[in-house]
Amino acid sequence: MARFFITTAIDYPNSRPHIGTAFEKIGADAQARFRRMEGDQVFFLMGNDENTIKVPQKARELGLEPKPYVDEMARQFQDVWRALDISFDDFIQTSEPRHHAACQRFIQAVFDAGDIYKSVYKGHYCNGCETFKTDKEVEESGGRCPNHPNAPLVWVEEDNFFFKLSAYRDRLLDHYARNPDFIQPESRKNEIVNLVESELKDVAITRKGFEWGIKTPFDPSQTIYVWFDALLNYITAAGYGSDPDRFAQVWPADVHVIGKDITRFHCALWPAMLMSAGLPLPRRVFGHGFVYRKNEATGEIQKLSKSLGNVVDPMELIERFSSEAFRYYFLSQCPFGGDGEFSFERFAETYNSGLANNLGNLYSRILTMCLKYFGGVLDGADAVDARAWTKGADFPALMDELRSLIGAFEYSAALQRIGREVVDPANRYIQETEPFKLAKTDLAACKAVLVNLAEWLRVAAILFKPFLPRTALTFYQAFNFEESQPWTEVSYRDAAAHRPITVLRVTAPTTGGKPAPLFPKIEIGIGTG
RNA sequence: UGCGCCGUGGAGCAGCGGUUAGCUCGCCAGGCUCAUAACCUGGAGGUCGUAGGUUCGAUCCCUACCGGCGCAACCA
Repeated sequence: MARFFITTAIDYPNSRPHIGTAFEKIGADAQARFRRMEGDQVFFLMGNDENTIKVPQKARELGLEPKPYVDEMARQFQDVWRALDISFDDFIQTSEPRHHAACQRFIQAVFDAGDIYKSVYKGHYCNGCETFKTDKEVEESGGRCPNHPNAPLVWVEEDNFFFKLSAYRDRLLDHYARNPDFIQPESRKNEIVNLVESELKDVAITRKGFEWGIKTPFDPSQTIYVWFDALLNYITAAGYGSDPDRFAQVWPADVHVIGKDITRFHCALWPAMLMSAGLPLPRRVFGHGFVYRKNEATGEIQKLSKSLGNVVDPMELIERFSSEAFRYYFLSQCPFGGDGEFSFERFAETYNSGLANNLGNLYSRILTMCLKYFGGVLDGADAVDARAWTKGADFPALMDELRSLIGAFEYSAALQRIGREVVDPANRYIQETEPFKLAKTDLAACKAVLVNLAEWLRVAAILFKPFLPRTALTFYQAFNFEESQPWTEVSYRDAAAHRPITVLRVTAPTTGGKPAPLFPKIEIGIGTG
């Protein structure tokens, strides 16, 4: 059984998750679920990045100690991820002891390899924030601290430890050349290669005078800089420094799923760190695009930002619609490798056309006919050709195509393909065979059509399983399909091959003899603000 | 400034050397009634940002320009 280790970026806990962070988790989740279906032993890791100077600041504002604060935030993040059915196997907080201990061990290894030296860090220091400001921040704020415009910035020089990143230039370039799939999608690769070729500088990896964070083992007056420690979550959660056997089995990661803004850390700094410590490199880094917000009133496309006040809380969408609707929108409308946009209007349109009018309605018309004409029991089902609805389409080939699209994180393309090759043909099949007329003239023929439609539900259930786990399960449980194969065992292969059942029974929940609507329509206009 | 991305019918996207330039939404006309006023069929609507170039042939390759946007070492 193949192992598959997939990670997402760990998030800063100074604010709640928004639809952009959720986009990443959903994309990774679809991959993890798909790999499990295909038989891999999946380890799906997520977590929070807690060793930042903003944490004690924020905690103090709330009158809390840092640790209870980050624990509470970690709980809130996980609540959101669970509500979205993100199937993570582990959630690491970088304030946990397992992370601290392993981090120190790692930085010591890099130190022992001779890649860490002491030098002077110079920069604009704000006494209000108690931190250095980047040149960009200072420039954009007209020479002042953006948070404390009245406090003067001081030029401070401080002794810090530096990592010899520049020494890894050639080895990094060599690695990109030998592993063309290391950075994905392709468009991000050029950017990184260019960056590494031209301006790879050594980086300061410690800071002085912070209580919160991880102490540098060879100089306890210094704290490990957040980026150096954050990246290490991927190995500390895999057992580095605590469980060598497990680590050897789990590492390297098969793919790091991250945002396009931090590809440089994952494709340059991180591999160099691992090389220095003598550890294997991750196989793939996937830099997904961003979600932008379309301003409902002006039509402007904006970055999600607190200052613009256009962030959307995932919980708001989940509670008002459903987690399935949320997942469907982002997976089908936003190409994972590229950018996408969000507006309530488009959300409602996507929901109504894709979920209510197609999937939900189809489910409803199929079950209603089975109940109405046959009392929900289709006997002798194994005697009919249940694949007439496919019109002889090459399903094994379609499965290969879908497998390859999903493997490349091209979910929107995969869903479009499923829609066109599987969902649309079912509606057409009903129109062409007219089972509602056959019910009055030829019951045997009618039953044959319904057996086909039941088979359609089984196929659709399997194909949607990585994307819409709840809907998929509902489809599968609409009939007694578990008699031929347990839900936990289905794979894409099983969507291509029919599994006859002698007596098909409707097992879906009904009220008043009718199946409950899966996706009640949204009135366009409701909550579009 | 450096690097990168994008500009295709009203809106959102696909196509990346030869296709009647596809798809979704919207619009118009028919059909059907099992279904969540859903579903099916057909139609109107595009000189594929602009100007050159390469080629037997370009939406697709090259160059320049115009317009929009992203990243540039802690805003996902």
